[in-house]
Parts: sequence; structure tokens; C-alpha cells
Amino acid sequence: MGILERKIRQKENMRTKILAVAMQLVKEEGWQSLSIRKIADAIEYSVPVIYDHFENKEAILFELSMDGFRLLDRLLEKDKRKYADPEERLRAHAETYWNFAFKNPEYYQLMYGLGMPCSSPGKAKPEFNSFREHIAEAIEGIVKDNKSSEDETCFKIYAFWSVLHGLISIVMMRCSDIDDSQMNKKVMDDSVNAFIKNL
Amino acid sequence: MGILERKIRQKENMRTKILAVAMQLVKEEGWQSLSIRKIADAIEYSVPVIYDHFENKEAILFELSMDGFRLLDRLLEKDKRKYADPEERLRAHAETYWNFAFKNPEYYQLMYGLGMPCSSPGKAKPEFNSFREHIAEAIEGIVKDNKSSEDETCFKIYAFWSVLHGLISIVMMRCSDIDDSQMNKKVMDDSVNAFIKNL
DNA sequence: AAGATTTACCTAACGATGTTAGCAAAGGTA
DNA sequence: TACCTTTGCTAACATCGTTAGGTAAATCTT
Repeated sequence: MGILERKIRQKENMRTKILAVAMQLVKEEGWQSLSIRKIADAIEYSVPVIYDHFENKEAILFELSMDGFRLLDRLLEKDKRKYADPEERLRAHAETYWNFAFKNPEYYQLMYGLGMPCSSPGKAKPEFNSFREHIAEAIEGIVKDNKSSEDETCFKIYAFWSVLHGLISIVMMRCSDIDDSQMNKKVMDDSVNAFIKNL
Repeated sequence: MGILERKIRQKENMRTKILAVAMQLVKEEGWQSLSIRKIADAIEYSVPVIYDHFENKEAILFELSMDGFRLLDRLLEKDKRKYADPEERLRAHAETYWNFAFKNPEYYQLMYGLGMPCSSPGKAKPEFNSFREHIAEAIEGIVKDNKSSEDETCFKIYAFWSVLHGLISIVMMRCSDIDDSQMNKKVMDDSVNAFIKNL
């Protein structure tokens, strides 16, 4: 009897070993340079063994991203137990989400498909900041009466950009389950309205 | 005299031809499957010719993304000429940005590094919606008194998620020129506060 | 116009990638 | 012992980015 179980256990061990090693490689060198051969080297098996456990490389990355979602979920569950008041809880969730992203950037990138080769803009090229400067001008025009500090204005600019970019990313990557593009647009309109009202 | 000019002109023509062909391939098959050899085939030259005009593949993608920024900039300039009132202009900018993203998804993806192999989640896996459901619960808890419609609540959930995800993406991809992570966090806190106040 | 030189372009390769076919050895079954 | 299934490997295929090295044409020099 034990013999079959042992085999299954070994098979599962191999699978989790592959995932663990893959995740370590991702953390060390980024997901862009993860390769099947590197994984094979690390687990000290030949390449085809990996294909006994995963259909392809994408499946491995997918599984890792799922681990990310599960980890995030556990953290959010903790918030839930800790905070009964919905407002406090919402704030905690935001904090948790933020911290999760920056403590586990590899996970976050895998989960939401971030990071292409070619996009490490920084401040070098002015083109990259064109949109920010346009909305900056408009926002400064709106708030020029109620004398808000320079920092506050700067924050508002980024906040505005964030809503737009965030929503677009979510919709574009099909993370939203709203199919109707009219609806998605309404979410944006609402957000923009709320934002402007609060300026 | 003309002979040198012609050569420069030919060289520039080749360069723009490469970019045009590359962009067409990206539109047809996505940037993930763009290859130097496909470009070479399309322009009917051999592979190394491309390296006379671009240092590497990344440089081509980078240049394409710059085209995207320039195109967006032109559209925003149009808004600027059309709307003198800053509030109207800000709304127009938001609309323009949104439309640009969905009319030119390839550009948007290149510009902001979106779209990894492995992230086409959809609704299949419940893990992907874990965060949305957690914040949904909290938000519903907050708004349960002021009887807002189901749609409105749904919008608010996505709006909240968008601010967080948008800001994280922008910071993570170094699109922001704020270096201080404390400051970035303050942008988030401000946004969260404004959002909750408006619920 | 003839020779020298630069330019334009190509073939062919290198190294790395994801993926798979086919085989050998080890282990269990009859 | 004979058979079969599992396990793992070697070796290959196709594709990728990138580059070295050569050839022939175009250009410049005298």
C-alpha cells in the first residue's frame, strides 16, 4: 500500500520543489530570466522531468501567481479578523495591499502582468511625463483659488493619474469581471467626478 | 552634395520603415511575438541590417513606446486648445487618456509595461477576485446605511481598487519621479481618505 | 578611367530559449 | 524468469537575439 502513496508523495514533492526553486530564481533574477533549464539545474534533474509536472513554462508562472493571490488572501483574512468596523477594515486592507505589493514585487508583477522589457523610463525622457504635466496644469488651474500646498497638489496629480491608469490596467488585463465597456467607462466617469468634487 | 543627403534620407527611411513594420506586427500579433527575423522578412532585408539602425530589439520597442507617448501628447494638446476652463479640460484629458488606451492597447501596453505571459485570468480562478471581494465586503459595510444602488457600490469597489493598483503600478514601474517611498505612501493615504470621505 | 576605399548587405554561425521524441534503466507484477 | 510500467535521460528541433566575417557594389581619389 505505502508504495503508491510514497510515489504520489514523491511526485507532489517534486512539484512543490519545482515551484519553490522557480520562485527563488524569480526573486533572485526577476521573472524575465527564469528558464526551464535553470530550474532543472537547481532541482538537479534533467529538463523533461519538469514537463511531467507542468504543461509548460507559463503554467509554472501561473501557479506562482496563484500562490501570490493566496498569500495576499491570507493577509486580508487577518485584517478581517482584526477589524470589525468596516471603515477601519477598509483602511487596513489598503495598507495590507500596498505593503504586499512592495514587500513581494515579484508576486505583484506576476499577478498583474507588470514589467515589460523596454519600460524602465524614469525621468530621462520627457515624453514619459507628458500626461502628468498636462493634468498637472489643469488641476493647478482648478485648485489655484483654495491655496493648497505644493505637495498636496502633487499628490492630487498622482492620485488622478492612478485612478485612470489603475482602472485601465484592470480592465485591459481582464481582471475585472465587468464585460460591458460602457460600465467600465461609467466607473471611470464616477471616479473622475468624485475626484474633481473633492479638489 | 545631394548624394550624402540621399544616403541620410535612405537611412532614415529604412529606420522609419523598420518601426512602421514592427508596429504593424505588434498590432497583428502582440508585442510578445515580435521578432527581429519577422521584421527583417517584412522589410525584405536580412537580419543584421536592423542592427545598423537599432542597438537591439529593446531599442525598437522603446522607440515604439515613445511614439505612443508622442501620439498621446498630441491628443492632449488638442484638449488644451479646445478647453480653456481647467475643469472641463481635466475631464477631457481623462476621456482622451481612456480612449487612447483602448483604441491603442498595443501602445498602452508598451508605454506602461503591461501584459506578461501567464496573466490572462478572467473569472476562471476565484483567487484572482479575492482582493475585490474583501474590499467589497468592507465597502458594503460602510455604505449599507445610505442606500446606494448595487451598481454604484460595484463602481466604488472598482474605483478603490483602481487607485491602489494604479499608484502601485506607477511607483513600481518608476513612472513616478517621486523617489521617497514615504511620499508615495502619503499619496495613497490621501487617496484612501478622500475615497472614504466620499462614500 | 583605374585603383583604393568605404559602404551596403548577406550568409552563417553562436549561444540560449521552450518543447518533445525516443530510448535506457530501474522497479514492480505475473 | 519474463513482462510491463514508471522514471529519467540524451539528443534533437525550432526559434530566438546577436554578431563575426566575407562579398560585391558604390563611392572617392588620383
